[in-house]
Amino acid sequence: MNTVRVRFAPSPTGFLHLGSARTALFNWLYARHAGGKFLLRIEDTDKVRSEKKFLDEIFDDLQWMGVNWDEEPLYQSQRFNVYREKAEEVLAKGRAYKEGDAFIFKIEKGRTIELDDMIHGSITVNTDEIKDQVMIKSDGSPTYNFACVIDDAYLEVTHILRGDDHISNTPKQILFYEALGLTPPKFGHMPLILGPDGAKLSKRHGGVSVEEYRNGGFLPEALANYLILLGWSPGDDREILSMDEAVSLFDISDMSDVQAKFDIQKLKWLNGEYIMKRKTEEVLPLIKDQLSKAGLDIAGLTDDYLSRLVDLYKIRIKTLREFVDLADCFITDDFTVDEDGKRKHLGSEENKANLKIFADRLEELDDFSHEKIEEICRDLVEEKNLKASNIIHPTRVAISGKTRGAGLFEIMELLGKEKVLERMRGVGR
RNA sequence: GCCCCUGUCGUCUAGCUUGGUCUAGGACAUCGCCCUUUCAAGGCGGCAACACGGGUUCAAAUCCCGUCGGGGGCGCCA
Repeated sequence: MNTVRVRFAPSPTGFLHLGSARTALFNWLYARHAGGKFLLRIEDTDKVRSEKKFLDEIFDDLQWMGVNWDEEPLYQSQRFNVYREKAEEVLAKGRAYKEGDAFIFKIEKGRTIELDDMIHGSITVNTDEIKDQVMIKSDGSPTYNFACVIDDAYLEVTHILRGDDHISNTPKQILFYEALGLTPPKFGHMPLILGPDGAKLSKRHGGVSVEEYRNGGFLPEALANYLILLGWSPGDDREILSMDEAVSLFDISDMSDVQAKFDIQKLKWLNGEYIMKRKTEEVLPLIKDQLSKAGLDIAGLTDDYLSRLVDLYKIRIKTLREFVDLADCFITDDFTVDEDGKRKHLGSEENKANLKIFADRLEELDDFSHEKIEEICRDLVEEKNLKASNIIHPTRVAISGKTRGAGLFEIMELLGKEKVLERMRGVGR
């Protein structure tokens, strides 16, 4: 009977913003928790600014995050005649007037509109604060508030969860419901996400679209988890939650009524946790994607080789993109080099000499396994009365260009004898 | 300017509804130690908050008022 029906109503005039993604996520959680329906409505009344490519990407991003919808999306651009009919209806009731071709709704002064917000509790507004509202513009298109009410009623939406920036729209919409003889749904206004500096989250804070995070090597479950955590918590100390867990634990009364700042550090931490947990074979295609995006040629490399590489590095990266910076030495000879590290570990003749001796000994080695390599290294250290780090650091920089990364002997084994010796010997030249 | 929402560690938050169990808990970040060939991971520990001022009360982070601060809105944008 009283099935919960919620909707997400994007406007295809730009990429999916993180804030919108969060709105979608919470609506979706609300619907799924209640066993209700999650609907999509496309607010494409602005025919000039709406673009197909934005719409396609919004659909794609939602699905990527695991947000699926139940019925065919409703397109406002196809319902102009309905809006007009309704406007005529309001006009006939004497609740509106015309100004040129525009239909304008009369706001009755001196009334107090009270709404019982699911997140904020009671909010009251005096209608003296509200100006008469355009329903249909001179060009025949409906205004946002008018179309919104008609469509939410048409879709039988029971709960509207949207951003705080809509609070001032709500009393206007309630008046429209009233004039149309409709019962308003329940409203819940959730606080907006702010940038780290407390201002509205915008481009200058880095990424603001889901797309940017996708491309930047974030996992959908990490982004969704983070966004859900921004403004909601299950009440206990759990932070890493699967979508399924979030669905079962979600309760709108646990939602915060305070604006929250976006913290990329915590997102990265979560992302790292999820990358670590993912199976190697799941991460592999994503890594391949990142490598080719970075312009690295992986055509000559086997999946087995790349899998072993992923195994070595997936526990130490926060984003998939970081993999490229850390492991390029396995893909190309033209890898990036940490110049400071190089100076530090390969600056002295002594270290270069040690490196050469190590290389000579490795030359003899047929079984180029990390165990054997380490054995040779340890023996050498003992024999020459050196510290292991005197050999290890110079070698690491010589063959990988980095001062950090996976265990040296494992790096050497995977890279193979030929490459290792070539790079070790290349240092002196 | 007017209206609305809002104020617990640097950040996200638990606690606030039903005042005492809060010398305020967790997480990220940060710092230190352990582990260790580096970086991560892991373990241990440190730093760090109830915006301020008045009430109410035996007792307030929790209730009330004010101040200040932050955000949003005031479009024939959505």
